[in-house]
Amino acid sequence: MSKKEHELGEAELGVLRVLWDQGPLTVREVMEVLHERGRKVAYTTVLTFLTRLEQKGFVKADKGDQAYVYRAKASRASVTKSRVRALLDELYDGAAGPVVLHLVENERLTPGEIDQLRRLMDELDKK
Amino acid sequence: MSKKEHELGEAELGVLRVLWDQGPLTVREVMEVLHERGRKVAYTTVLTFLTRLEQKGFVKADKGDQAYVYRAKASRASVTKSRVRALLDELYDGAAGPVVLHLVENERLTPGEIDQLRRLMDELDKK
DNA sequence: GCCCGACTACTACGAGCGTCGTAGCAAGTT
DNA sequence: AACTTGCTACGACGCTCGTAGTAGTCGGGC
Repeated sequence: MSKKEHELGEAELGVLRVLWDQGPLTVREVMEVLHERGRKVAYTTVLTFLTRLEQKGFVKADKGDQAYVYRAKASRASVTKSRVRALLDELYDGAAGPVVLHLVENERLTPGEIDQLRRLMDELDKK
Repeated sequence: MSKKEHELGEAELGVLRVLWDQGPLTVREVMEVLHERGRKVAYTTVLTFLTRLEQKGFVKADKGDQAYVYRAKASRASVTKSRVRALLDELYDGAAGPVVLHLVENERLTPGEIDQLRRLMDELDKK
């Protein structure tokens, strides 16, 4: 009955992000990046995450020279999409308006982003 | 040592929403609303959620005539705020731009919302 | 041929969450 | 007083997540 669709834990996401940012890496390399980012996890923990991410279909592992090389399969955009959708459903039955307004009102946007936003809205008007 | 700030599970949120929408209710009433919404949970499950929500400080319980009456303490806006923030941090290190753009691009906004958005952006320009 | 240093596979464990069952209590019905 | 009907308190269970240890394997160096 109800369920899950959690799909991706927070720490798992952190690992996936490393692959998005730095491209295909080995377990050890991913661990090093995480350490640089202040996340001190054990080698085997990273391995576990990557393994789980592979089972869930978010990354792909290819046999490299010595170790497996992991590469992101799901894009940041697709994950964003499902995460945002989940949030809208959870809080507003799917309506996007309130969240957009909240964002523009409470979170800083750069002038460039504001520009882009305006352009997007002009396009929306055309339809 | 990681953290949590999860604070609120998905089903718990579903219960909190009932209180936001329908005002103060008893356990039984909350359960009935949930049933109407297609969520078939047992009475004791609802009780558990309400109890946990109270411990976490999201609702308040007052002794009513026969049963306790639960009332939301945290507002929808405040929960939205922390949820949105968590999402931004998880995916974009806190940057709001990408998500706003994604929303406007991929999720339908009503004309009224677009209008409001434009007005908001004009205000932003003033600063 | 044997040991060392990586790498992977398997197992584990505690906390949080979704879900209930059961037991105990208070008050109204016969 | 015994039953019935709600209500609340507690405990429990299976699952996911975050985190990691251990054991087993493979390619080099001596």
